[in-house]
Amino acid sequence: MSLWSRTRNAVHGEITRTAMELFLTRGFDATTIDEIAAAAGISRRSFFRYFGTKEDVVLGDLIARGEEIRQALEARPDGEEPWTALCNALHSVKDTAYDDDTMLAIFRMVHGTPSLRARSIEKHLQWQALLTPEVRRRLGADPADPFDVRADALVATVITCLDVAGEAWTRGDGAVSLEDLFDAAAAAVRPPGSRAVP
Amino acid sequence: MSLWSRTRNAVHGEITRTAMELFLTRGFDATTIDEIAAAAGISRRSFFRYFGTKEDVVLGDLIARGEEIRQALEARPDGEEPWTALCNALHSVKDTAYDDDTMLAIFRMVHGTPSLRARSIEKHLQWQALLTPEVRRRLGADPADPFDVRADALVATVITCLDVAGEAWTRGDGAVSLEDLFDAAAAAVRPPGSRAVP
DNA sequence: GCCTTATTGACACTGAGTGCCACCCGGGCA
DNA sequence: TGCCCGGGTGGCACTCAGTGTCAATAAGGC
Repeated sequence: MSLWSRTRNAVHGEITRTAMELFLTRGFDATTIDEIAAAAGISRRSFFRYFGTKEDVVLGDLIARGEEIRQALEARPDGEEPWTALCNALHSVKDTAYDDDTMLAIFRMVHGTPSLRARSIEKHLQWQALLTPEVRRRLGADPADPFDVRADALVATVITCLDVAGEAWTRGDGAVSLEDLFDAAAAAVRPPGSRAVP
Repeated sequence: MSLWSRTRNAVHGEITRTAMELFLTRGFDATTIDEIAAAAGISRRSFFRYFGTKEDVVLGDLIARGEEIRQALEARPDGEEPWTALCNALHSVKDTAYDDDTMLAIFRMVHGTPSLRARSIEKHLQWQALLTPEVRRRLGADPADPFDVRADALVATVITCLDVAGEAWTRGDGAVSLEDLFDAAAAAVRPPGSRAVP
């Protein structure tokens, strides 16, 4: 890793820390980019050289997380059913950057701020695009057939279950683990013992 | 209906027509609110008295559509399985305001414009909040239990299937009907013959 | 020490959205 | 007829996100 990218990462991290602290105390909408820039000791213009939007400070690493999930999915054995493989892939990825309480606060902020919520869902749509090809392959579907929606439906549903679990997690103050809630959501959609389309 | 609400509806419709024509020819982002206001013969300020955001011109009636779906769901027989009832409720609601070609263009615009896409998903989240209570009732779930995610998962998944179908519909230029694509997506998630959790 | 290159900060600008206030128009009232 | 009153309207100014431009500057190679 070059000096250039090291300093860039350092600045990136510094902005993230500073901004997240402001967000969690004052609220997301009540924090302007000028305030973040001032607190981080950079210019407003430089902020936008590190983050495309204000939302990206909070949701920036969701893209990277999507890539991790893709790799986890491809690592699942070929014999596994697509649905099971997807669930397992999602299980294998955890967020380690924050402790549980901070995580809860962030989730609440994301769910309570429309612009953040929307961006978060956009990122999830990007996950779908990332995961669908592998599921198509496992289903033996024609990669180019626009009318074979099976893979898209499976991927979108699994991610939706994760969303539902996340919302229930915040509603319940984190008393039940995100993993358990996800499993419950997945089980409700596709009852265990149900069989795939031949 | 009073004179007041009639004139208000007329202005509302006039703005919608004018704006949609601009959107579909120039593109959504390339059309400013000043241009819409000028073309509709009102002031920029008045535009915001009829629509909260630019996106609402395109997606405004999605809230009403959600209410229709809720009523359709409540009209389904009590004995019907929640999943089936949801699918049937969604089937019973159609958009009649535009012809198929215009509908396709609008879909494409929504899917191709990030801000529109995000808002559209937000509206779908509102649908979820609208439909979940009835599904909870049908499942015999405690309305206040934050950890019973079954209803949320079912509702969110059905709407996700509609989203997937919509995207496939635009990708395939509308060659296969939205209804059929929705059925295919729903079938992929919950294979026919699968049984609900007891 | 000089030249090249990339990062930065400053400034200006667009465009969405909001608050404020004066204006106008129609209805009610004396 | 003249006055008042209330709601819709337009105009203005403002905030804030996001983008383009350009000069200054600092770092690295020669």
